[in-house]
Parts: sequence; structure tokens; C-alpha cells
Amino acid sequence: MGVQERRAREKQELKQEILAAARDLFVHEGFENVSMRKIAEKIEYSPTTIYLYFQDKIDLIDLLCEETLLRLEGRLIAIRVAHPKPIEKMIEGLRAYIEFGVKHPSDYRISFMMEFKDLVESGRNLKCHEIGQRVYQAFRSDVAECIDTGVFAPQDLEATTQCIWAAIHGLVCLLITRPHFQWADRELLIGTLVGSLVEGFKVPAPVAVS
Amino acid sequence: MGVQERRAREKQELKQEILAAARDLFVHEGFENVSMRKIAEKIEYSPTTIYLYFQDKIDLIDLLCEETLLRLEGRLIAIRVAHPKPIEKMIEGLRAYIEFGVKHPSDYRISFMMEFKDLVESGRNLKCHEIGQRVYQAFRSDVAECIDTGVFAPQDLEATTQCIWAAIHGLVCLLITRPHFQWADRELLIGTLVGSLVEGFKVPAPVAVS
DNA sequence: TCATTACACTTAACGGTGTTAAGCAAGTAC
DNA sequence: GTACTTGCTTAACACCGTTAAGTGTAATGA
Repeated sequence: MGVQERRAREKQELKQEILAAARDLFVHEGFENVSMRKIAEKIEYSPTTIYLYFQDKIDLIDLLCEETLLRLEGRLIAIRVAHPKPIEKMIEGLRAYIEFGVKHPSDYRISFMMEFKDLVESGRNLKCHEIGQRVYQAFRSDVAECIDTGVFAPQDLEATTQCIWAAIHGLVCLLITRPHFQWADRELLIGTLVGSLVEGFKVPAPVAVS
Repeated sequence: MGVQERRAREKQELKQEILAAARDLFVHEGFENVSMRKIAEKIEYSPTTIYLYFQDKIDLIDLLCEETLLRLEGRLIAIRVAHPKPIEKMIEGLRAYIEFGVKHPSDYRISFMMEFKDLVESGRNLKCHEIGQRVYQAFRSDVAECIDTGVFAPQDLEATTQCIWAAIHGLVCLLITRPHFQWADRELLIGTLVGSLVEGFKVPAPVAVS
């Protein structure tokens, strides 16, 4: 009896259709302007149908976030393969991260700019958290490689990794939330940030203390 | 006839009371969980009363944003006075910015992490925009001073200013939105970022291009 | 002193949000 | 052919920002 199989397949298809509609709306209507009702309207089902496929809005967004992180991870893995030299791997990885964020602002917002405080504190475990950790660990390995091969001066691995991530995240954030600011030429901006970051960590631990 | 004066004064007092209540709620309940109705409840007036004092929620938030930026500006001006040496002025200014954001996450969210795209495009002019520009220009002067005095290598002023701002903004953002991440020691983190940033701009234009 | 006017504020409502409970109609199973 | 399962919908709840209309009180002018 292939009935159950067909049903399961159809259920999975509609679930994917909902996710696709949601992502499309996020991209075209903006993060704040997407409601469950609008998603439902787009797929031509009643709003409550979505709740047969997702626990709630957070659950839906979580899956979108997971998809996004998987795409970013794939992009970064490709760069690691293409650039064996640690310094190039680092520079191209940072560039790719920034360009990913700028190119997919809605996806980036969902994955990196949403407030997670309440969610984490509610004890809920998100699918995207796991893969987010994986992407971070991989990046930390890249930083470690730079330190180990002498490209970077010996410094606290965790702090260094987090500083670099924070810096490039900051640029993506501002480019997304302040698109009308008097930004310098984008290529110059990205090049300057990545270049200075790498340069700043070449010299030994210049921790600025008061 | 001091009636009008008294009335004007009372109106101003209630306006300030509303602002204070709003800020208090933002701080204690979190940015997303504050509604006009809750603000009204806190000051023990009906929700619609707020609309006699503010155009809408954006208007209210705009004034809060302005207040916040004025406080930050004051903080940074004090540091400029206390540290005449360009390099110290830069380092302490960056530290102060980060610490301001970490210490007042709700205020920082309102001023620097809110989506402004739709607002700017609607042609509305916000009070906080003007002073935000002023704070940016002052910071750019600090960067220019570092370049002019040879602390930083000669580089594009605008790009350099924006990169440094983006980097410290990124750290504040992540510390706010991801408080449960496995952060390195906060002092080490801040010191590392500020130190590496300054170090990275000492060497001549290391713009990383693909 | 009394009618009028101005003002501060409220009540009621609109259209929107995320979400849940109950119901309906068609397909499957015996 | 009847009972049960499944997929979806309708109706509703409590919230949101916001507006229009109404209310009562205080100030004003005769």
C-alpha cells in the first residue's frame, strides 16, 4: 500500500512549498512585513494550515535559518577547497561571508540579526543552532591555522575568532539596516575591512587595555 | 495669565513621563515586548492619550533615540577632552562606544539596530538622524587626526572610519543578540578588537582584493 | 453669574497580528 | 455500507497600532 508513502510525500512537498513561499515573501516584502496570513494567502491555503506543518512561526523561521546556514556553509567549504593557503583562505572566506550577507539580506537577518535571547532562555532548542555552531567551529579552525602557521601572531584563539566574526558581521549589519548611509565604495569598504583585520592580527597581541 | 504657561509646562511634563515610561519598559521588558498600550498602562492613561503627545510610535522611539545619541555623544566628548593624544583618544573612544552599547542594550538597539530602510524611503525626517550624523562626523575627525598625525597609515578616510565603526558595532550587536554564546572574557574580547583594529590601520593600505 | 469655548482625555472601533479549538468533508479500511 | 482517519477550514481569542467621535472639566467673556 503506497498510500501512506504518497501522503507522506505530499505532506513533505507542501511543507517545502510553505518554506519557499515564506522565504520569497521575506525577500520581497521585507522581514517585518511577513505574517502567517500572508504566507497562507500566497500558497492559497487557510492560515491555520501552516500550523499543521510547523509548530509556530519560530519553527518555520528556524528551518529557513537552517537552510541559509547550510548554503553559507557550502559556500565557505568551497572556498577552503579552492584556497589551501591559510592567509588566502582567511581573506576569501571573510569576503565571501560579507558578500553572502549583502546578497541575501533577508536570509542574513533571519540567521544572524534576530533576537535569540528569549528563545534560548525558554529552553527551546533550535535546529539552526547546531549548524550555526558547526560553521563557527570551522571558521575557528581557519583562524587556528593562521595562528599555527605564523600568519597571525600567537593570541587567544577564541577571542581572535570572535573579534573577526564580530567585525565582518558589523559591516553586513550596517549595510543592511542603513542602506541610505553615505557608504564608501562597497568594494573598497569590504577590502579595507578584511585587509585591516588580517593585518591587525599579524602583529603580536596588541590588546588595548585602559 | 500664567494659565497657558502652566498648561504648556504640564504637557511637557507628561510628555517626558511617557518617554521615561517607554524607556523603562524597553529596558526591563525588552524591545519587542513594548506596546503603546503597555506604555499607557504604566503611566495610567488610556492608550490614545499618547497620540496627543506623539505622532505615532516611530515619533516616540525617535525621541528616545535622540536622547540616547546625546548621551553617547556626551560620553565621547568627555573622552576627547580627557585624552588629547590621538591614539589614546581613538582607543578610549572605541572602548567607550562598545561599553555604552553593552551597558544600555535597549537604547543601543533603538539607536543602531532598528531597520531604517522603510522610514528613510518614506521621506520622513527623524530627529535622531541629525545628531547621529554629528556623532559620526566627530568620530571621522578622530580618525582623520590619527591619519594626519601618522598614527594610522594614509588611507581613504571615509572607508577607514566606516570599517572601524562597523567592527565595533558588530561586537556590540552580537553581544546583545547572542548573550548565550560561548564568548571569550569580555574585557579580553573588547581589548583584542580595539587593539587589533588600531594595529590594522597603522600599516599602509592593506586593501584585500580578490 | 452664566453661557460659551477650549482643552485633556476616554470609549469604541477598524484592520491587522499569532495562535487555538472545533467542525466539516473526503478518502481509507473493514 | 459503515466507521475511522486525514487534511483542511471556519470561528474565535487576545493582542497590536491607530483613528474618530464623544465626554467632562476648566478657562473665558458678557
